[in-house]
Amino acid sequence: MHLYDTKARSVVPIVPARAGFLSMYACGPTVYRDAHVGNMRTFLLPDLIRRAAEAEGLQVRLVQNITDVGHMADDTGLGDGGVDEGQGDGDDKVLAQAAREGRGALAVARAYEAAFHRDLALLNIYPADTYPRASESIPLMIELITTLMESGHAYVGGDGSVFFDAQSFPQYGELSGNRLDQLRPGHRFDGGVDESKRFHADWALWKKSGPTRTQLVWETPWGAGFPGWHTECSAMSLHFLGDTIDIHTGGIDLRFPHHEDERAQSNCVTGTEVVRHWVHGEHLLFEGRKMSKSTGNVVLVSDVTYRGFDPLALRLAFLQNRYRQQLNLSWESIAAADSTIRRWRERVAQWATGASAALSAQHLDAMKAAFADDLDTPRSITVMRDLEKDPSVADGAKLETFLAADRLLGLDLARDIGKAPAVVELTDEAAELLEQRRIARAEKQWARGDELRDALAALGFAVTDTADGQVVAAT
RNA sequence: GGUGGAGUGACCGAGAGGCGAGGUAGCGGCCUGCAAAGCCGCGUACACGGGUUCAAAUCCCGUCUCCACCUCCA
Repeated sequence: MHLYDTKARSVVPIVPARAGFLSMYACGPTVYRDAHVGNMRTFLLPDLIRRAAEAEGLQVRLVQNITDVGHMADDTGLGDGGVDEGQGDGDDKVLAQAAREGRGALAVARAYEAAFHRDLALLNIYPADTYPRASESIPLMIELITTLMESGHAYVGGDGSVFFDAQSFPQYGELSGNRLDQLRPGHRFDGGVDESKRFHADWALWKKSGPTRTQLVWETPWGAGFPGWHTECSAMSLHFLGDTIDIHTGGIDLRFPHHEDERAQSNCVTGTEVVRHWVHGEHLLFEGRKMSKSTGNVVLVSDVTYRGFDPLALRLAFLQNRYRQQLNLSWESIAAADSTIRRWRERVAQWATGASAALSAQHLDAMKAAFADDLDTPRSITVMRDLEKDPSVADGAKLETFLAADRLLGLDLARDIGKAPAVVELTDEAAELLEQRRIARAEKQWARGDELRDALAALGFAVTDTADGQVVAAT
């Protein structure tokens, strides 16, 4: 398998450190709201890598964190609850949402975490092996920070928070291409370099909390406080996967500063290059624009199902684009994917009724090769479309090939096999209209039949005519 | 100012010197009483200006535009 390695800036072969095993850490959600379809695209990335790796016989161990504390809406280190400010609790995303919802922070976090797992399941994304929560990994973080303090990579700043000394890690910037001397100090807030830091690019490993913060606070050797966002990923990834991690995934926006900082922390703690390959997924646009609350185009998985689309249509729409290219999603492209996936399931079910045959190794090999080639999923879809139409391949062979390919694609293509036509619960009124229509059609009273079809449609029943008579579906 | 990416037909998108990807929508046809579904067919596209070449969407030079990151973001 080959993947695009962000630090190497090229497609590189993926050779696990331990033969036969692939260890992977995926940056997970901050559980303060429902995940939108853009998040889902990012969460699909480790799933695709896992499937490609398993197709090559590797055993995969995936850890994905749940951020339920420490992810600040304002991560500058300003206004985050310095001891004398008496405010700042609202800056933590989870706490801010808890305040809006009027309930406890952990209750909010657990609710959105559960929603996250539901959304993953809807997209056929395999669960990770472990989902460590930041709030339950505080001792790991304290240990990590202690080590960094002892080795001189961290210091207590003017406000009592603990900062990482960016300049103590000479390789800082290799991942993102941002060099320390090119970073704009106080970029977001005019002149807003936090004076409690020694250097503007230093970041908080641990933040001292103010007196008003009553939730998500822990005692430490440096006083009461809460972890910085980057701290958790280093602590949890090192704890659960060890000093060598084959692949670390995340959205492209995390490349800097989150992953740059995480790399600095982890490498300074271990003295080695912990993550062997960083893999980042591009963002998607929705109808040409970045998804954002202000644009009003944030789309959730539930919005997709609400419109009657199969959530796996979303997965197919993602697969039709390369993971590291911006994808312009639209209702039209979701609809297109939805019709393809439905047709494929119908075909698969139909092929399953015929004579069996060995799968087409040629097509399956092409599929696997596409996945192994830096997750060239668009090409893999093309292979499937070609196979679908290839008159030289027997239906039974198409069936077997589609089923085998679906282990990579995850589109639930076997869903309709052997499925009886959906039984629709007719109301008495609808049953009566249907019977009248049957009689009208038998008597070739077409106008009357069309009227009845319209009447049934108004009741929510779609009637189509087949050689075997009327077929009803609920709409 | 630094960094990374992209411009292909109505829309989404592969491809990467000659041989019109594919899908969706649309249109025409077959089928159907009419629809629906399905099938067959149609659409001559590669940001712009130069250049190289027998041949450029693809290579070279230049220009323009868009998107993302540079301490909120998946």
